[in-house]
Amino acid sequence: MSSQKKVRVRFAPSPTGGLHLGGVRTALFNYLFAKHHQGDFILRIEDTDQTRFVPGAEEYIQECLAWCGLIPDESPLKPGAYGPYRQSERKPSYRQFAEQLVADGYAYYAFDTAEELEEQRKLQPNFRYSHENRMQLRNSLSLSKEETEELLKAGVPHTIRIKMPEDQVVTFTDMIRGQVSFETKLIDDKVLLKADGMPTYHLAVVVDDKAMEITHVFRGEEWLPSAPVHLLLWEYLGWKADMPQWAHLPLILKPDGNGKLSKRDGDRLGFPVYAMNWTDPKSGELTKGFRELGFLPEAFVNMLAMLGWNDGTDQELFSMEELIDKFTVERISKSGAKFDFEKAKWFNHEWIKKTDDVVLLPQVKEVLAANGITDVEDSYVERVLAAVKERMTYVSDFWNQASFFFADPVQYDVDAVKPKWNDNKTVFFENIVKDFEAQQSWTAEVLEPMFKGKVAESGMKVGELMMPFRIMLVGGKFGPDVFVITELLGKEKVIERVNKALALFK
RNA sequence: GGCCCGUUCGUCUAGGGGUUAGGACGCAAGAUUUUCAUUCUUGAAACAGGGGUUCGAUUCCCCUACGGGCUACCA
Repeated sequence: MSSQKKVRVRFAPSPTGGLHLGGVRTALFNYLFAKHHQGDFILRIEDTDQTRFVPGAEEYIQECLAWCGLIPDESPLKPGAYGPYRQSERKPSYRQFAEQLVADGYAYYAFDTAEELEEQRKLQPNFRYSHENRMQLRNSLSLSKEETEELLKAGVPHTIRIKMPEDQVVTFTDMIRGQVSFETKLIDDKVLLKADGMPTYHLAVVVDDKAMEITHVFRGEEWLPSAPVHLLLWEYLGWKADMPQWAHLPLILKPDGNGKLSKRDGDRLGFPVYAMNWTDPKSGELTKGFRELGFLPEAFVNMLAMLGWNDGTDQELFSMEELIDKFTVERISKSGAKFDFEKAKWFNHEWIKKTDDVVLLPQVKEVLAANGITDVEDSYVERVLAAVKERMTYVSDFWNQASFFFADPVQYDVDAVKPKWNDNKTVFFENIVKDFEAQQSWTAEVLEPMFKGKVAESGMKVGELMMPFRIMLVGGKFGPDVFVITELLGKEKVIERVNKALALFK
């Protein structure tokens, strides 16, 4: 046990656009596992396919991770001893290993052009480049040694493909699924090195995971079918002893119907799929994110963690520290989970209630600023927040729940008051203004009995006057307790609003 | 089509050879709040089907069905 390696785990996103729920969750599970074992969490950028690389996406990914609190120990921004952390910058080493595989008889040069293969696929719908037909295709196995060298020397574009064995069974233990087996005869000869010299994912993961001394790999279930290729590569490269342990995470599915959750589903069903807003630099198209909608990162992370993991108890609210503390692979579920936006909203609501007003303050002030309110005291905002926070689902709800604390109502629900209005009410409110003016202490505890006492004196019922009073202060039938509002607004504002509204009602 | 993975309330899930199959979201009803929301209480709601194994399967095994993933010089 003393020879046990330090846990090193990586998240390897491809910078081809925004970071969706599945991506963040993969990062999260990697992070939780690493931190649970006091190991390293590494961010490696998987830009193997330069044609799909989107400018800005890498920076975006790092910002998303930072927002979620998933801080990498090593990354392009924070290099460690195993860099570089961008696949494109590691290009030279891939060819070397691919060539080594050819020399050792585990791979071969393939000179077939993309067009030729396209043609084959048209001819045979189930065409696979495999042991069944590789001798009929143009590669270093079917061609003579001399022919091959000739082509190579002439600089003819070529790929390097793995030579899958004809009759082997590859078996490995997935940390989540247990033993999984594949027959190599059913797997095609995957391209390892592309004609442009860049590796495919298959070669790149293996080479980089080895170079970066990765001990455990958490990735989406969509990678399970290619796991045997990776396993064979670890073996063929002579690194079998260093191979990481595998864990294939269940997928996050569409809430309706079936299939993997995609960016389109968010647009269609009206919820974000990305962690943060993402604007495609080519099309200028904006895809909304959870952050901008008003989600707390703690809620977002908590929600994602519960999609496919639980600690075996009824607890559902976890902080990052608790997640790290309690996370175990054994408790990751095997089946895919449909994403439920209603539950996501509930998590956010709970986290808003849970979070200290002081912590929420900066975000709340941002919401106010976005609505043109900048000149307010922190202490006042805090007191208002305390009054309305349990009514908020998103941080941005602060405005529609509390705008009347910062700006006079622009509209009054006159219809709710006018039909039942009479002179007695006018007199009551004219008098209450005077009483307010004379009022010394201004707290809800004092104001409520005072107001109700006056109502009793007038001979009317409390119910007749509460609603008009509320509408005078906030403009409509909503908001927290009337006397809490009265207290927070302050004497002057209350008198001003009552007078103003009275003119409208009588 | 082939291969691989999966299947407990509508959804996320707990459980596990004998249970009133538990919780949460959502839904419904009631209470509180002289508004709305919150909160509280209650309720409806599930072991895909068929074969085994067993005294006894929802739980273990097999088959089927269904769902999903992969089957690119994408990741």
